[in-house]
Amino acid sequence: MLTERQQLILSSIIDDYIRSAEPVGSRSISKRGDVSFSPATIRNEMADLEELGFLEQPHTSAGRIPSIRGYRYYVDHLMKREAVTDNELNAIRSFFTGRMMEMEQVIQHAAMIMSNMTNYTSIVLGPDSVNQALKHFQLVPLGGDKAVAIVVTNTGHVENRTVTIPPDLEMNEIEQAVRFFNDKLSGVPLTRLKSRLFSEAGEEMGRYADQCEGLLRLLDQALTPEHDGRLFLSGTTNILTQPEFKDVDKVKTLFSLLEETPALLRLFSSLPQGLQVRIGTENDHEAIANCSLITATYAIDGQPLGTIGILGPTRMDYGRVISLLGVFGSSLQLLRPGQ
Amino acid sequence: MLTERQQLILSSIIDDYIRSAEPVGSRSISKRGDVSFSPATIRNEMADLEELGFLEQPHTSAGRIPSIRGYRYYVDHLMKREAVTDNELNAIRSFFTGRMMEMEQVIQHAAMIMSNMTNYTSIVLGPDSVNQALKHFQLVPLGGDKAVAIVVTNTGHVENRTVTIPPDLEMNEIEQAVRFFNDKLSGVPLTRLKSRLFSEAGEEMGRYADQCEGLLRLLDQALTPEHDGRLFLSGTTNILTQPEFKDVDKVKTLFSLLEETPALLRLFSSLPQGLQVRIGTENDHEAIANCSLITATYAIDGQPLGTIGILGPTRMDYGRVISLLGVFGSSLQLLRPGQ
DNA sequence: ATTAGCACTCCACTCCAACGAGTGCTAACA
DNA sequence: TGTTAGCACTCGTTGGAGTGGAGTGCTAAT
Repeated sequence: MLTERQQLILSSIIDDYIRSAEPVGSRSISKRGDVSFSPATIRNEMADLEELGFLEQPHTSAGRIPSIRGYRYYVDHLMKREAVTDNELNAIRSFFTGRMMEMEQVIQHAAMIMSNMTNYTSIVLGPDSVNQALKHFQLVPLGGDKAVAIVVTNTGHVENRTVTIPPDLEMNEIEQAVRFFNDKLSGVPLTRLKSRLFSEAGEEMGRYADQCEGLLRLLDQALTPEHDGRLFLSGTTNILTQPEFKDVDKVKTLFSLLEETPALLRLFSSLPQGLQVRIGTENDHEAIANCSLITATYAIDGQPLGTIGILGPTRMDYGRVISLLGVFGSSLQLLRPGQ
Repeated sequence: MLTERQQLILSSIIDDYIRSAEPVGSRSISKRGDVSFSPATIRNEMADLEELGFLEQPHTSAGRIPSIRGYRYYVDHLMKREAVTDNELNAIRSFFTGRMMEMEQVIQHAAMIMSNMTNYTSIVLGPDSVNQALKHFQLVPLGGDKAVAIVVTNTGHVENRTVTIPPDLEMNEIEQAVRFFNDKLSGVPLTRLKSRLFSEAGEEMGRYADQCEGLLRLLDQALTPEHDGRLFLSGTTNILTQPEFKDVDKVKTLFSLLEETPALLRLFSSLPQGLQVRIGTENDHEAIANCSLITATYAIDGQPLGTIGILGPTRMDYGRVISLLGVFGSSLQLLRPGQ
């Protein structure tokens, strides 16, 4: 579709623009070592590329900047993955060779490394409950009618919440139920837990039907996931160094989005496995219409666990970020909690 | 020290400045209903107030703005606490009359309400471990040499972390130790836990000295607090609406601070009980030299538990924020988890 | 097909004058 | 003696004119 020369010129323009954040003119391209044509020739090609929708002109007599479509073509066909230096590689790996850490901490660290290395904002989505199974369940009475319900998963993740104990329940009934619960439901995926609970309970405890109701309500309450503490942000201030955010209003709309957990979760939902690049308006959220989001899912022991995303301006260094995310994904696989 | 008239004028200037964020001139003060002097007279007083250090002039021929000292005097002597409307009161209270929530959520909600109502940024510090006691301790094996250690406190707070089990320990030894641990140390304040552990253990288990070592190391590991997930921010974007932050660089230094948990914790450490107003450079951190931080400690059942802080520009609405924090503190006392 | 040359466009920057808000001072006044 | 009117002065802000420069599109020459 594009001639070799057009590809070369497009790629040069985008590379330049990523570095400088300023419209790229024909002269500066021609001065590069890898393009040996005169500015005039390049101008002709640039006009063609603009007609094809790969470039844009902020105004007559300015240079060209890439359009969304231009970035897309660049990412799909032209971009060179930037080599990751040994230093960076070691920095990433060192976090995983150290002592075992709590899952949430690993994730938080992951977010931090990535934002530091890229100078963009990183957003990490923790383990999805879909892929976790029950390891252990427990109720710790607090006194009064309150208790803490604790759910430990096979990945070492711990969920806890405070529940109210129905007044008509005896302590030993509860203990018995918890024991039963652990016996029968250990190893069941979290998502199936509730339905399995009701079916098993109906079978086994049918005879005490009326007493069970309060108990079931209690367990139901304990298993309803309360919060999604699965989202970690890091390096949000990095984005402020980008020239496209020298205007406070733009910062505000972006940060409002970052503060709104549900909106972020929606952004991350329905992402495919593996690496995904969403450029500008390809993200269906107005606030990041001039941002790009690069996401990668990560896995432990082949089980998909979460998603890590790097958010930067559309003019972000795709090659570098994609390479780093690649290393990162493979490093996380080294980690095997609970084994 | 200040004459009645000087107080009236100072207070008018500060009120005006808080509203407008612009230097206040003599004419605009004189036009207010409550000051019945001519601009000239007011100018004289303003000159005096400037000499005394309560006002500043950005440049000749601009109006006056309050100095740190001026704000301090205002807060200590002049400010009127703004009445909290019934609507606001209800909004605050409604959060506590609802169903019992997990502690962390209550705190997060608290932060959100306060930032919404004030349009400033709120920072909430969760329960301090100093004032919590052990309710229940448990180890849940994950398979391999890993286990999750769970500590439940009397306030319903749950701490958990992944630990490595020393290879020379038998399962039943551990179970026994945990039982012993719960028997002897339940009710002991978290801060004393470690020393009590070692003294009790030395006494009781002296005879198995060598086996105990691995076990003690395990418990020690489990009790070392790993993360401080006690800090919640809300409404960080609110500060962007303030005209003093129209410059991105200022936003950046402030947000860098907000992103750095340890620095924030330092800011909050060594705060006295009750309400505290820190104006501008009274906070010993450069990044908030032109911000004010109003903090209040809150308590449950008379036990001091945490701190809530409102961060805004020095030109913040002290009267309103202080009133709201007052209501807030007393509302939280209604809450009684674990009773 | 490529390139040199040239006229043209448009932004960014600087300079400057006009403006206005506010001050300090002085003299008049109650 | 305290208060106020008047006035000259200061200084930041605003808007318009002028200028330089980067970059383009077109044309004609190679």
